[in-house]
Amino acid sequence: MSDELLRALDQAGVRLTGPRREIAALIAKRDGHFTAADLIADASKRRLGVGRATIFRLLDLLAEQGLVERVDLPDGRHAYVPCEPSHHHHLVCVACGAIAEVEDCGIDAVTAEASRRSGFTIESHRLELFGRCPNCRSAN
Amino acid sequence: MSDELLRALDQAGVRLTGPRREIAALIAKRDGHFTAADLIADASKRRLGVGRATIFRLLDLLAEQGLVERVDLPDGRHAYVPCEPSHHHHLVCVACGAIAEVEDCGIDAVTAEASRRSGFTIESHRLELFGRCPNCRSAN
DNA sequence: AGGGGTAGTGATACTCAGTCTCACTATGTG
DNA sequence: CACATAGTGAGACTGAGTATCACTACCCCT
Repeated sequence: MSDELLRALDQAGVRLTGPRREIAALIAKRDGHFTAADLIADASKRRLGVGRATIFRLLDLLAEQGLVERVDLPDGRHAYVPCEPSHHHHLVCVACGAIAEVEDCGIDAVTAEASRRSGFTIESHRLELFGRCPNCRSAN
Repeated sequence: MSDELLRALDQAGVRLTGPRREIAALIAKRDGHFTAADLIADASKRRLGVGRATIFRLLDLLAEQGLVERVDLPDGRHAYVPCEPSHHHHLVCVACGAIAEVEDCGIDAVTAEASRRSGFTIESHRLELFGRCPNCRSAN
């Protein structure tokens, strides 16, 4: 499960070090979104000797490769989501934190319309959807 | 120009204090997005004796009333945008920081489609568009 | 108009995420 | 296997935002 991350890192031409393997394993073990603080807590709980800085550095690296994406939660906190490197958007379950990815589904029409109305040239966008996953919906 | 903000605060049932008037004036004077730090700098530059905490408190209050909205810039920083309380989205010029608002323009179809595919119930969403405003586009 | 309950305030200390620095370590290439 | 150098951990630092608390001034009530 963490193999994917490691393979991608290898291809990106960076070294496959011990700490990186361990952090990748921690990420793979989580499902849904997580914060940098979560990983730091995990790491210290297991007495892996990895430093805070290393975790932030790896997250940056993964984000650069598109293997992980930063999401801004509605409360303003920053979280990360492991994901495919293709363009897509995230659905975040506000109850349990589960994540689903949706491929581009008609957003281009929206950006084109916005561009037409405003005169802006649109270079990028960010769409985040918040709601309840099927489990949490039925549980409630 | 800051009258609007003040009127809305009055209606929200909070006191119209001196510091609030001054901060509202600072916000009205800015165009485009600004950060809390910008306001703090403005305030100290003019020797208004308003404290940092008061500025954050007012921004929270305005955000609650929908008079100002938090935007997450692509670089992860937080900014605020003065805006109408109705639902809409923002276009942010990455060159000069100008802001345009666009009313809902077909995004509902996108969320409906995402919901159908994922099984999530969608409660809210956030769409931010980044690009270049007409001025910056032609200047470049 | 004036008094008083209370929302609001400024100063300051604090927390917490994220960055920077630097001496040290370990990777993988040659 | 040696070595250049990417990567690392510790800890200092920064900057955004929050908490606390004694004090102030708004505005409601009469």
